[in-house]
Amino acid sequence: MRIPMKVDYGVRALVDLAGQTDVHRPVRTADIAGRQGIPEPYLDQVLTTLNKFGLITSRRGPQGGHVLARAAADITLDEVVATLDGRNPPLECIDDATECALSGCCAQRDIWRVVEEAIHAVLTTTTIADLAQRQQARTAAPLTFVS
Amino acid sequence: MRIPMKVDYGVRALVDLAGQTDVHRPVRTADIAGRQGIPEPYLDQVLTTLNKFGLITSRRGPQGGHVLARAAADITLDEVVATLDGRNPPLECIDDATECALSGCCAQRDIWRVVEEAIHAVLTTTTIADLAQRQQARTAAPLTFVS
DNA sequence: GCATTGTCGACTGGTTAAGTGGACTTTACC
DNA sequence: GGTAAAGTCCACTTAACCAGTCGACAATGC
Repeated sequence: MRIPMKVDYGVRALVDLAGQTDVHRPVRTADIAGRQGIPEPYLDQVLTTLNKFGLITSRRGPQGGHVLARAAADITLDEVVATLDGRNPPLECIDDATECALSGCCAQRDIWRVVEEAIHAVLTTTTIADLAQRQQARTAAPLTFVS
Repeated sequence: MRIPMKVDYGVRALVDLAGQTDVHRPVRTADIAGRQGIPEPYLDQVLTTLNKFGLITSRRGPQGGHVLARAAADITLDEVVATLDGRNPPLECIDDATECALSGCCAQRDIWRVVEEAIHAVLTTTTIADLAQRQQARTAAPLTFVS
């Protein structure tokens, strides 16, 4: 029931990009990694995947880096999860009925599906722009919520 | 974002026990494994854990087996997950703020927490008895939902 | 052409899902 | 009562997967 690191890192990177003052100036992997506390070589892989699936566009060479491919408000968390976690259902049998011989008469399947949909509901209604906005509010007026 | 096999198997086993006509007659590991399509030696481990944490009581020897330790309506899915999956948060930083240096000003944390709570809500309101009941309805009037 | 930066693939260590074998406990049967 | 069989319990091993590292390669700009 864990969120894969890939996903956390990916979201963090996208929020970082969305929070940039000039959204069109490419940001280097190393900068994001430094700011967000992510192991750089690993973030590398994550960003490559995000580029391949069209969430960001990357340019090599000096002055290269990564840029959001679309408006931050157009990128939902659900899409990021799907891209980085390969649209894995929480359990095989949920999408693929042939996976489990008992699917036809299995009550669990319903429950896990309900759980999945609860997650889905949160993820589809949250965009990178939402997170970036929260983030900005957070850094402007820091720590008002901690016990 | 996957549900560990342990958890799925554990829930399945508990529902199996709850569905027994005589709830006090011990059920053997092999029987549950056979009915539910679970690798027997692995189910063995899972049941041992469930016994150790008081969700079932097990008896060795001939006529031995496993029995629900409490009423099925008293066992929530959440408890089963906590027992078998060791109360892992979906991400370290959610329970343990020291885990992440940026916790103080990190917007993701909120979202993952919302996701976690959505899951939690489903799991705490569902009991083994609920599932067993669904299951029974399912087997009585089979497959009305498949395309 | 050379430095800079992203891309790609191989490698390592830890965790999870299983399988294997043996110890221990209870029951039934003689 | 003693003994064999039926069960659970427990420790080790194997295979696959995930997180993270490293080094070679390719493209871009000066």
